[in-house]
Amino acid sequence: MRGSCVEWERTLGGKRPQELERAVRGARVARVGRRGKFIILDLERRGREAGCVVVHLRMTGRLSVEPERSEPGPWMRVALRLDKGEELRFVDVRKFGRLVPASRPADVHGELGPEPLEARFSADWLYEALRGRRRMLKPLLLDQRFLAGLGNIYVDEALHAARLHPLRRSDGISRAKATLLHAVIRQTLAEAIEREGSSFDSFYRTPEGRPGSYQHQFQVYGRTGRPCRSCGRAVVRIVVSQRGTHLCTRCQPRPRARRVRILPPS
DNA sequence: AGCTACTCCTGGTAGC
DNA sequence: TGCTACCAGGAGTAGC
Repeated sequence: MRGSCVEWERTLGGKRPQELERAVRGARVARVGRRGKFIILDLERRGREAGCVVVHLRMTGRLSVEPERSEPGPWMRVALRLDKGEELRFVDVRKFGRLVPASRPADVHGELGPEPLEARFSADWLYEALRGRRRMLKPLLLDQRFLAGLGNIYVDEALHAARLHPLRRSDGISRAKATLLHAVIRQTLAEAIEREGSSFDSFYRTPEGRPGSYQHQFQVYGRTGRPCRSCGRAVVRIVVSQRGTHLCTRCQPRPRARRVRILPPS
């Protein structure tokens, strides 16, 4: 790479433009990988490892390779100048995305849970991991340290498919339910990938600019007030740990309220 | 340990 | 029509 151009410094997640410049100038991208929601560009110089650039698109971020001379548009935050007059552009309307130079990916993303589509994520692992925590299912499944890669949409869809209420506590889940949840998480993600993601507004696009089509498969997400596709009852929206959460109260019955002993006045 | 509240941002939209 | 106020989202942080 020939260098970098930073239009919005906070995209660098605390690093300075000079650090990005030093990281990429004269380096080549040896491979492009992914861990959870992070995209990882491994860099090398003269055949030797030379750190990485870690990208998180958050909601509205996009990466694309464009001719350097083309119009970057108002939302370009960072560009990495490639050979042959091209550049890798990070475009992000809402400025939540990150593009960070680092020695190792973990310096940016920290500890992450298993990949849902890899073998380490097994039904047995999920059952034991759920039992080992005492958290509500929704925030637990959104926690990237627990499981890497699920976001708000796919947690709501997976919990509906597993007929589990988002407020259910993780340590009360039966082995059968954990096995079902494991299967539907994989199925939900695999199908969403197959359909190139969910595009419910103009921001979400593939790198080629096409919208995904998984939004047409939504069972509950964004369907507040509309009938559940399984049973017909109106989908409900609640807020759980600051996240909009969609569910069917018939298909996903509320957790049994724990019995509270009322103490007599002393 | 695990919860809530707050922050970062801006385009879209609901309500007037 | 044009204005304002609020909402959506992932993840980091602070406080309890």
